[in-house]
Amino acid sequence: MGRPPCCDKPGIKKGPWTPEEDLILVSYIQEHGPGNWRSVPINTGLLRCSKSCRLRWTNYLRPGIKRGSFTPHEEGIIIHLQALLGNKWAAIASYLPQRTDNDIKNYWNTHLKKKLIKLQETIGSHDPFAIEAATVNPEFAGVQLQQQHPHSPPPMLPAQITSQGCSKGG
DNA sequence: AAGGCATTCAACCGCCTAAAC
DNA sequence: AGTTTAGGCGGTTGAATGCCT
Repeated sequence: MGRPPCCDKPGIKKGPWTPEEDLILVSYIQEHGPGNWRSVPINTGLLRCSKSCRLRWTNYLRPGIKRGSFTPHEEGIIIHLQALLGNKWAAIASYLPQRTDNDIKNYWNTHLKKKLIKLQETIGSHDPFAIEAATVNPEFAGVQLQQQHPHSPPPMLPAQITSQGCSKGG
């Protein structure tokens, strides 16, 4: 036998969370801390799967989450990291602590994808670093049209990015 | 003002990996 | 060492909302 069963009770509730459920979840986590998600629905009486609790906390209730539109700088970081790491949203989110992986993923799929396609057409390049530069600096697109760099700069490590511009100290 | 279409975002699903037994 | 499960992640979906005709 391995670990005890999880989340197998019938009547698991799905769909949007109510403010009451949020309150229960937040209160419980404030008291016990995040982790051991299996115990959350058991101890709180929430009719939610442990996964659902974790997701709700991680993506919405967790303190310090910044909501609202992304800044051009954040966009640039996301584009850069996406070029480096691919669709590793959790890894990308780790460089933007105020944003969740789900948020970044949604933003990428709804905004940046389209933006990139347009930029690729505008600057005539599929180079992700040129596109990133054009995103942060719209004027760069015009420069690209004139210069058409023979090769793009070497990829910047995420640590470099954070040290350069992500030091929004709270 | 109403209906239809497009967009956004919260949440679910399924898969993978690490951990517990 | 093998089996089983929890936790984590990325992809996808569907309801809500806004915009256009």
